[in-house]
Amino acid sequence: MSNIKPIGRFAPSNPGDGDGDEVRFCSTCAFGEVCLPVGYDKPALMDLHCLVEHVGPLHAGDHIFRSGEKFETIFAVRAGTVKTSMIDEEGREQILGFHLPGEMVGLNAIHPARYPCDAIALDTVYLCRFSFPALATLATRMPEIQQQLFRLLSADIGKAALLAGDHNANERMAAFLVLLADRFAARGFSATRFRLSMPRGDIANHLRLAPETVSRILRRFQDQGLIRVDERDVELLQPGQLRQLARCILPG
Amino acid sequence: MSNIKPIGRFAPSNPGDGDGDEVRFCSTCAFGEVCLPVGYDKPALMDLHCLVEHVGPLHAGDHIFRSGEKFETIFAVRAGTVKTSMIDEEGREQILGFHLPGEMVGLNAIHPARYPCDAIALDTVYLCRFSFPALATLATRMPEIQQQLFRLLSADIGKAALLAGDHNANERMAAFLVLLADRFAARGFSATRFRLSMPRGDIANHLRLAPETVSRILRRFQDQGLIRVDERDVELLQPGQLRQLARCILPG
DNA sequence: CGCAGCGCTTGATCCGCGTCATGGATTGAT
DNA sequence: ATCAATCCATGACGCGGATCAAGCGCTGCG
Repeated sequence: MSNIKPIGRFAPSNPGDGDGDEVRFCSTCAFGEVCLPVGYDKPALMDLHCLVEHVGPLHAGDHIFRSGEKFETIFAVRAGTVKTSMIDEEGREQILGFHLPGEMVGLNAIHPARYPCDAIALDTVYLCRFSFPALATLATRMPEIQQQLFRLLSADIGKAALLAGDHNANERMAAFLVLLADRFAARGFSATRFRLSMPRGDIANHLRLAPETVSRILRRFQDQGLIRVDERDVELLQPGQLRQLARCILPG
Repeated sequence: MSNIKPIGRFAPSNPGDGDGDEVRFCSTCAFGEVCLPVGYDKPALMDLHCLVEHVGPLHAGDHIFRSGEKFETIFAVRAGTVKTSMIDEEGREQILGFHLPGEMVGLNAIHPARYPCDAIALDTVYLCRFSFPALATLATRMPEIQQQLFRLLSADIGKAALLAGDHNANERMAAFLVLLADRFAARGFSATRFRLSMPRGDIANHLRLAPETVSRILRRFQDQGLIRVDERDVELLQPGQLRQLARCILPG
């Protein structure tokens, strides 16, 4: 159903207007600390802002990129949620992760030089689009950007390893909720009340569970007073307990 | 059992002797294409060789680094096998991966700025040791190095995702053997006959299986004529069949 | 020599979670 | 209004692989 229509574009960002709405968006971005003029000389920042292109709005089901396409750009999510997933030889989907505002998409494509997965909007999505060659070139002149890229890449290795471990359904589900809460919190959203932008089936897939199991565990968590679930709205009532459940998975 | 003795050191590499045994080692390394003088100006290469320190021999059980230690260096395996593993809150080991000659260790530590895992020699190991800050600085002057680091980091994201998927024991075991074979082949070793440098329990742990299951599956593969197993020596008799079994997991 | 300890294998049993089946609630198309 | 499609929930059942248990071969040590 999802179509191949060319992705919509905002007006390309004008380097001159970088201090208006930009700041509000960028302050939550993974690149915020290098994009925003915090103790950094203005002209260099212009270079970065110049190579950013705003993309959106995309709608649920739209593809940001597709598996196999030539890699040229990485994206930062400005609003909405993006899922990345691979389709294996058997045609089964394998969801690699969900990307919230402020998080990057496409870093796993640098090596193969082709996108190894699909990136799909789960709701209305706005993105910043970076030409990776241009960014890499800029990074040689701006060590902060190089460092930030190294950190982002390295962090993604850790994230990928988190849910790869040998843990049971309860632990994985708890870890998923807690990690989600932490990521929302890091971007300035509520850490205890949020809305799941993905269907149960996608959560299940990502956690290597059956959708039925996700339903049952959410029910059990609710019965135990750990959370409150209403459709896709979740409230963490006992974040500490949840964290305790997930402690084997969560980073240090 | 494994001790905290300071790691042994080779004589620091002398920039002047970089064309003797060095070439043989380096030609199999992940950094080989940038370390070796292939179409690259000599003086710049000297810079890279200067910041490399040779480490070894380490012996089975020796730690290269430990979880929680401050991150400063990444390592390339020159000989032997290194495993990286985390110990969770419950004290259970979680093996992230095995690193063969020519592969890098420590890239997942850039972000937290501390090593998130232990790195342990499985047999007699020789390493090249790179100061990461120095390497990053050099990378700003040598775009090839920056690119190579980006590629290595990005590739590790993909590797971490490979075995994270939802696959059964047969598929994971087959994928493990095939990936191992490919990695040996990429370094110039035989792709069909090799020796497992890790115990069954470590393979099992890495694949989220019980050691008993690993034994049984290897047995079954042998009964089916796919492989021949003798202790830790493995011969792939039907690499195509194995690859077929693992096709859901393997990249591209 | 005898014994302990470890790695590995193999068989028997058990359980977590997948699968299957059913039904309700929504949504959107006709 | 009707129907199809999607998403979610919940119960019944079965299977893959963990766990338990036992035994073998090897190594190191008293």
